[in-house]
Amino acid sequence: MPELPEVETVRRGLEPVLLGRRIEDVLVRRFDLRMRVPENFRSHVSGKKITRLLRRGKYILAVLDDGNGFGLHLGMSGRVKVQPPSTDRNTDQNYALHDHVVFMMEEGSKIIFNDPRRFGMVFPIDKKWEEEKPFSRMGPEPLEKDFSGTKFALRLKGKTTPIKTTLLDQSVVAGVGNIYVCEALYHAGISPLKKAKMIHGTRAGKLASAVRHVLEMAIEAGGSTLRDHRQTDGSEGYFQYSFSVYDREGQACPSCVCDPAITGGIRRIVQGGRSTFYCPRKQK
DNA sequence: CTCCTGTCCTGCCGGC
DNA sequence: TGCCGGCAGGACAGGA
Repeated sequence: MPELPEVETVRRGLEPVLLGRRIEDVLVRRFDLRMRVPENFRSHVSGKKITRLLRRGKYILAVLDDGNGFGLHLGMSGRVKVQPPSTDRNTDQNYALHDHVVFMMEEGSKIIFNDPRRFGMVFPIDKKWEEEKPFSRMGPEPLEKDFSGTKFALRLKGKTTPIKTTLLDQSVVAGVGNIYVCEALYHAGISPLKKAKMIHGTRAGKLASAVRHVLEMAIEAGGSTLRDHRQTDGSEGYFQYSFSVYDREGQACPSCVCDPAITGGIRRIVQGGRSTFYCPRKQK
């Protein structure tokens, strides 16, 4: 579920409870997440203070006062819950099903990573994290000032794959997933079936701003809650009420003058095994 | 190298 | 009501 806006929403919710705070201890209740939590994770973070809390693509990163840190990925169904200080002991009955990793903060609050499908990850990073594994290959941050149409077009150059699947590639742009790629293509008026290399010049600029705009609006709304996404206080995001095309098969798109009973409205197709929603009349 | 398919795991929803 | 298939926001490995 969680794409850039959901991850950013969670990161912002964690700032007040994590930033500048010390981690007293970590309880790993399940090690077998998407990537196995290493046995030494506890000693890697315990007793350290969090000096920076960042987001890169769909990852949340905490930098610790020794220069190392840890990363968090929510996978498809991950949530992060913030539990205020309490006298509860760390017994199983005080945890919910799928509460896999618990960060116990010095002042008593608990940060709980919960993930039913276990597609998420909690992993250690070191000082050179930017040069390593997923981050070294990751594309530009779409919300950075320098994310321009020209730089974007350069990444699309030569790609024969449809623009929809290309945008899901994290080495092209970081953080965009299945919902927001559909929404951004709609706002840019570009068909998801168009070959990526055909998007250049003005259209690349339009697509870059559409991606940025959709993500910014979604962050403002606290993300989209379809099933699992929650803000750290447990409340839902509400950008799903602003979807133009995603999950709206058969309905009219917002500015359409057509009658969906005749035209069929928003269409759902499958690309790369995943649903794509678009308006064939507004996206060419 | 690029591109495509299958797979990891659980929960939920719709159809029969 | 209950069971079963299909589908879900992601990302990687492996093969063509």
